[in-house]
Amino acid sequence: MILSLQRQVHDAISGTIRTRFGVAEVPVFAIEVPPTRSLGDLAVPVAFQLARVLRKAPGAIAKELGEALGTIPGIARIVATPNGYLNLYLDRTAFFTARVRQQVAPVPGADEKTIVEHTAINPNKAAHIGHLRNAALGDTLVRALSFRGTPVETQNYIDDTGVQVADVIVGFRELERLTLDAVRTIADTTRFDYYCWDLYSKVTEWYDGDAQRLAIRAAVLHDLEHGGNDTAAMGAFIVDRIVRAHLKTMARLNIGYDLLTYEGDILRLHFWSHAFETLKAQGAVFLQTEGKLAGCWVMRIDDGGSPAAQKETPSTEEGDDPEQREKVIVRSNGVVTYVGKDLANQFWKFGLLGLDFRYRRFATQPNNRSLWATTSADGEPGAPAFGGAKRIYNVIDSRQMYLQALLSQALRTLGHPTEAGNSIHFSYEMVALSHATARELGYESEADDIRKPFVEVSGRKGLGVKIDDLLDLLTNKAGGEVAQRNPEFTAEECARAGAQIAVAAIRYFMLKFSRGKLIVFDIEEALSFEGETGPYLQYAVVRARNIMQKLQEREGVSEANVVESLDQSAPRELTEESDDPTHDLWALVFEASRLDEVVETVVRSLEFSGLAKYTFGLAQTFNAFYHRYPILSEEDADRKRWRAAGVAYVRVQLTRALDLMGIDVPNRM
RNA sequence: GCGCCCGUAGCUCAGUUGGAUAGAGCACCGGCCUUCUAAGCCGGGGGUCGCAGGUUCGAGUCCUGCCGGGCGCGCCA
Repeated sequence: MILSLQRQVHDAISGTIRTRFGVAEVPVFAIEVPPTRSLGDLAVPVAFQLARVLRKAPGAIAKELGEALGTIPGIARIVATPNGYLNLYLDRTAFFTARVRQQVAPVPGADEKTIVEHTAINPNKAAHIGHLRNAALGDTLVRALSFRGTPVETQNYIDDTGVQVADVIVGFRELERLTLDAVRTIADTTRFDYYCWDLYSKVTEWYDGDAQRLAIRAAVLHDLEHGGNDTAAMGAFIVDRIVRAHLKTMARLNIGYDLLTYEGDILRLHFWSHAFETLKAQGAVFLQTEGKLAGCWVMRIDDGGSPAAQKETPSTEEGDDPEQREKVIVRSNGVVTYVGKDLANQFWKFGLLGLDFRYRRFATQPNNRSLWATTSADGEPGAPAFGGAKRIYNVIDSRQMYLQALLSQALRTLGHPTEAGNSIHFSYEMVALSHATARELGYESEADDIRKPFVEVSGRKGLGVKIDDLLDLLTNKAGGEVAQRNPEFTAEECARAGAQIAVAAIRYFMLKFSRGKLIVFDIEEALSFEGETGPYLQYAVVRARNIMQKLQEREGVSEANVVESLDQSAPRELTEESDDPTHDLWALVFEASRLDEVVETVVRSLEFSGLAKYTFGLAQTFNAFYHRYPILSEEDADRKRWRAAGVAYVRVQLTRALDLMGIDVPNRM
C-alpha cells in the first residue's frame, strides 16, 4: 500500500518548503505517479506552483528543493527534471518486501458512521438492469468505505405504500378477480416477481382503456396507507414476496444489506407527523391559502432547479411567478407526498428526528450477515443501533436530483448545515436499451423511438432486461466455456464457476462506465468475456494462483516459504531494467501497491470506473509479465524467488480489488 | 424557458483536485500454444479531444458563448 508513503513524502516536502524557502503558506500539491517507471515512482509538480510565488523558473526551484530535501525514509533517489518535476525513486527492495509481507499498516479513513441507501426497488415486479446499476454502484461504495475503515450501514428503502404496489393489487383484484389466498397459491407455484412483472404492464394498459379506472387505484392506495383492511393485507403479502425475490437476485450478485426501511412504518410510527411539526415550527413549510395550491402545505424552493414552467406560454405571463416556486409537501386532501416521507426518513438517518423505528429480524443473508427490517409492531431484541449517521449517501439516478436537493435544503433551513453538506446524492445516469436488444425482447420500436439513439427501460410497459434472466444467460454461457476448458470438472463445479464468472461480467460492466454516462445496454456487448471484462480480471488471478499452486505441488514451496526467503541483498530482478520496464517485476508490484490510493480517489469522486480501470490495468500488466517472465521454469533461484513473491502479492491485491467490486474468483476457469 | 448530464480513434468508453509523447476494449491487418490455462500475449494502421474565444508557465480537464444529444421541472414516486 502506498498511501502512507505518499503522505510521508508530502509532509517532508512541505516542511522543507516552509523552512528552506521561507514560504509560510505552502500551496496544496499532489504526489503523483509518473506515466512510466523510468521517470520514477512518485512525482511532485510543486515547483510549478512555487514558481509564481518565488519568481523563479520551475526547473531551478525543483533542483534547489531536491538538494534541500536530504533523505526521506523509503526514498532512494530524488531527481529534479529540467522542466520542473521532482521525481522520486523508491527503495525498491525495502518497499517490495514490506508489501509482500503485508507489513504496511493501512491508513485509516474517516471513521464517522456512514449510511448508504441503495437498491430501493418498487416491490411490485422483478428487478431489471436499471436497478442493477444502482445496486452495483451502491454496494461497491459500501465495500470501498469499509475497506478504508469507515463504519457503514447499508439500507434498502421499501416503498410498500406507493402506487406501483397498488397497481399490482388492482391487477389481482380487478383483472384476475383473485383473493389473497389465490394470490398466495400463485406466489407459491410460480416465479412471483416475473408474474407481477407481466401483470403490472397489463394493469397499465387497462387504465389506458378507461380513465374512470384510476379511481379504483386511488381507493386501493388509500386503503394501503391506512392499513387494517384486506387491501393492506394483500399489499403486505405481495411486498414481502417481491422483496424476498429481490434479495435473492441481489444475493446472486453478492449484494446484501443491513436494514430494510419500510415506508409504511414511517407513517405508522408517526415519523412524518413528528417531522411535520418541526417543519411547521421552523417555518420551513407553510399552508398556502391562495392560487392553485390553496390548501396544500408547501415548501419554498431556492431558485436554481426550478420546478416551474409547465408548457404554458411564458410570454403572456410576467417572469417570476412566486407561486410556482413551491413544492407540495402535504396535499390539500391531507395526504403527505413522497417528499415528506423522504424528509422524515433523512432526519431519522441523521438522528435528528427524536424517534426511532422498531426492528425485526428479516432474514439471514448468504454470508451469515443478518438482515433487519423496520416494523411498527413489537420489535425484537438484539438489533444494532441503526441510524444516527454523520454522513449519508443516497444512491439514486440523476432524474431525482431535484428532490434530493430538497432534502439538503430542508436540513439547512432547519439549522443543520453540517448535515445538509453531508447529505450526498450519489447520482448516476440511467440504463437504456439498444434498439437491437429491445428488438430481441420482442419490442417493436414505435416511430417516435426510432429517432432516439436508445430505448428507455420501462417497468410500466414491461420493457426491460430482468437481472435474473441476464444472470442465467451469462451463467450458462460461462459454465459451457468452463466445461470445455476443464473436461474433468463435474457439472456442479462448472455451474459454480459459471455463476462466479457471470457476476464478474455483469458487475464489471456496470462499473466500467463513469456515472455521468448513460449506458445503452446491449446484450451482445454485455455477454462478452474478452478484453476489458470481469472474466479477464478473474483469469489473471486464476493464473497467478495457478503458479503458486504448482510451486507448492512440484517443489513443495509454499507462499509463506517464498515470502520468508526474501533477503535484503539488492536482487537483480528488481534493480535491473529491461528494454521495456513497464512490464518488469518492479513496475508490476508498484502498480499493485496503489490500490489504497485508488480507493481514496474513487470514494472522494464517487467515480468507480476508476477502480474498474485500475484493476483492469493491473491485470493487463500482470498478463504481460506472465508472458514475458517464466517462474516455474526459471533457473536462477534468486530471480525465481522474487518473481514468485511478486506474483503472490499481485494475486492478493487483485483479489482485494475484485472483492471491492463484489467479484469472487473461481479456482479454475 | 430554467436546471443537471453527455460530446475524445470506425464503434463503446477511460483520462486521477490543470501537468511529462492523448490511452483502453471491440472491430480490422500480421505474428505467437512440445514450456506456469490462447477467456491470453506481441506488433500495425487509425485523433482539428463538438465549435469559437478566454485564464495559465502549461487546458481533453477551468471560465464564457454557441452547436448537437439526453434527462428533469406534477396535489406521481
